[in-house]
Amino acid sequence: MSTMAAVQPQLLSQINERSVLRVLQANGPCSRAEMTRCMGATAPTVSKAVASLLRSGLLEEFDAPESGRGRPARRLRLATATAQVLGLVIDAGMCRLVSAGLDGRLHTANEIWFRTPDSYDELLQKVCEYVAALSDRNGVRTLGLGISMPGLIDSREQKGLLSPNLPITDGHSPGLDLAGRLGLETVLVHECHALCLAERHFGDAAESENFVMLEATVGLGLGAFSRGHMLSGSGGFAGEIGHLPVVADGELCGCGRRGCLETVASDSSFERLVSRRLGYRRSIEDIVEQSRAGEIDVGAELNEVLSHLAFAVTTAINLYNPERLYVCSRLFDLGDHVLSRLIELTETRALRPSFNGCRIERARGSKREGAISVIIEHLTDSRVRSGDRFAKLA
Amino acid sequence: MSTMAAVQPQLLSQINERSVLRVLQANGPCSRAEMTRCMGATAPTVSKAVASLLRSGLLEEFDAPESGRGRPARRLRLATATAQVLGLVIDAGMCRLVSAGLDGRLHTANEIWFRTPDSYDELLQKVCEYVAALSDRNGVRTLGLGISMPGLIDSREQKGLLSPNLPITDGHSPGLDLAGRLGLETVLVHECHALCLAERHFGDAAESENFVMLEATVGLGLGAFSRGHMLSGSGGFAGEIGHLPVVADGELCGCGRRGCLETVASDSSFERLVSRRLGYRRSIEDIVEQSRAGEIDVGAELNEVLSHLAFAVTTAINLYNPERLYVCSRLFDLGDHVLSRLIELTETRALRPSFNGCRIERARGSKREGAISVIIEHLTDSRVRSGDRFAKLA
DNA sequence: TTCTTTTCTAAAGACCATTGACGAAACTGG
DNA sequence: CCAGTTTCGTCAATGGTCTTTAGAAAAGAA
Repeated sequence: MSTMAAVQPQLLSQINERSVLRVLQANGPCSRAEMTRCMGATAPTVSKAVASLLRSGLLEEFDAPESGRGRPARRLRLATATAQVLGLVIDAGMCRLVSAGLDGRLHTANEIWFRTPDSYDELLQKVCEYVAALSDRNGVRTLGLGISMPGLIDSREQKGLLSPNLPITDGHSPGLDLAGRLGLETVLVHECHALCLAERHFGDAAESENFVMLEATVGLGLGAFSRGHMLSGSGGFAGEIGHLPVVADGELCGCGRRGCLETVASDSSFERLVSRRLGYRRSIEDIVEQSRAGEIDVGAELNEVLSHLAFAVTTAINLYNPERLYVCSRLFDLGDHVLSRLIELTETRALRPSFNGCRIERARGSKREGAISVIIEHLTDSRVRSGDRFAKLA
Repeated sequence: MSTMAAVQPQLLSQINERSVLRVLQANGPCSRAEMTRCMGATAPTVSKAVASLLRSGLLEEFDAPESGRGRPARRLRLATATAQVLGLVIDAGMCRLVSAGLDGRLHTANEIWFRTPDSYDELLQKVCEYVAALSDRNGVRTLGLGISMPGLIDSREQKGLLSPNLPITDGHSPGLDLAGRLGLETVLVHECHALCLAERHFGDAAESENFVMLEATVGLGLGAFSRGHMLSGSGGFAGEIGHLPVVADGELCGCGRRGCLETVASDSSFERLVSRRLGYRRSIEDIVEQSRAGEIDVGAELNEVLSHLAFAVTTAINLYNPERLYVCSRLFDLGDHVLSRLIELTETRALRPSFNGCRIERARGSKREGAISVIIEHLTDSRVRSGDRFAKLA
């Protein structure tokens, strides 16, 4: 018999604490009284929840001389002076580690870049070293570490499965390993899911409960947010749109198959197409620069990639029916017409009501912000132990 | 300022009541003591929750002479002798109305079939008439009505938007209209979503929290269940896989575009292909019969449809990463090899880890069961007012 | 100075779940 | 046949949570 978490009265306190955090995340700093009006709960309830959060260090009080009429409010905010979280972005080539306040604001001055080591052990060691460096600020507690990683990630075991561009993590669980070594709450997610959460925290997706992030950079992946949760699927592989087979006998993909969507609808594919025509290898940055300077014309290649990308967007819109869809790609650096062209192409493909209900925009978040968002989201939500689980078979 | 539902102590009672219902749905009838063991809550808590549910008529006690050792348990079950729900399936051609106990078991003897009327008003009238007939059993309360309908459905306004085969409902809200006329709790859902829920209630998907139903009959649609909820998207159009554009200049689709996936990967498309070759129109039933009798060979057409269907299955697996995927199609009536062939074709297309984590099976549920499941699900979940909503912007 | 307004805390009442104890009903065994 | 045992369900008491109501603190306005 699978036991069910017994519903205990303290569940209410937990929910209230989470509500306080959510309000602060959504609206920024405020006083207890504003919180009361905003949350619907009564003042004493808010005070208790706030007190508990202050004790655990997630909140802090600060003085903001405000010219009100009556007794001045003591304002509250997500801990920034007394606590921090860390975000780690593992990528092919470079890794980045950054700290941030619990409000998600990055301490960009503290950002550490380092070359991705050649072995997994070395990676762990480097990260531990840098984490120690960033954690060593007196009076500041480090509460957790969020990790963004490319490739396939088994979210249940927090394990990297397959990452053509970053093979050193295959079969390893950097989340668990680092949690063990560092003694920190650690969460590992796919970089698309991280980007998606970044958009929620930092972009204006905050209001939208239903949105999708489509990342078309090196590969092509997707993160979907629905009803207040990331859609992960049973193993954490949800959103792997990049490996839909769309071109018969197409290019070889990192997954071992041919003709995957990401071989024709990504920045890499654009790079490859242009490089092939020009006869030598160029980076997307170079291409953008030369194109903007009018030195080369990449219209044909752009059209080809955009048309496949529009299929990806269409798939996302038809299958997830989001309110907003963010696209992350360097192609937009080519000019504003790229996004409008993509929207035009999508309009002719997508199901009309779904298309009409969806705003397509360029993504604003970064992976660093995503990694930070992930751990903040985790810390916030883990305050509610088991709001929504139920018994299974006896 | 958008107000938030204040968290009140009675939320706990509501959660416990829902838990009781869930346990009964998952495990079948049991006594209070078994429930106590199964739920994790204590005996008095269970007793109170059960008492409340008995009062509201969702549960009933029954005597089952059981040879235990001590005091015999009074066993509980979801009300079947004292309450019922109704399920309405609106379809092109025929409609069906059936009653069922709250355990979901259909009263097949009471099933009513009727020709789909030619006007919306007539439809409403007929349904009211038949509902009255089915509700007129003394001692039995009718608690709700679930409706399954094809086409595009705006779940927020419970409105039918576009249904090529059933235009009379376009722009109308049969859910709201019938709720008003009948005074019943009413829920309207897309037939795919209904089928998906049917699989959860009646099939062995009960254990799986993450599964997808792919319906490839007249059209091609999909319902996804994730984390205990149907995935609906912002407008309720999630899962419209059938209108992905896959064939350039293909057949005209009901949505007005050409080359939609459902024009090549559905029972209808198979019918059309075979009919076209044979030179006259045949129904899928006829084709199946003649093929099984060895009178015609439909291997070529089957291969073509299956290959497109495999793309649909691949899309579902890659994007939703379900534990199970159910396919609903008449093609399987052609023989057992059809499913295995579909699985083979999918294996060469889908992302390997996602494919390995997913069992592909033939759907067992029916739309009637789906309509019933929908209303039961609604009645169960509506016992918890607002477990998981939080404040937005002030 | 005195009143008003606003903020935050404290005390009292209502609700819920848990613990522990008790009666009820059936079977076991002398 | 009757006491003992086992299991089931309910009752009363306790602790925790939220809400309502009342009160103290702080600053501006008259």
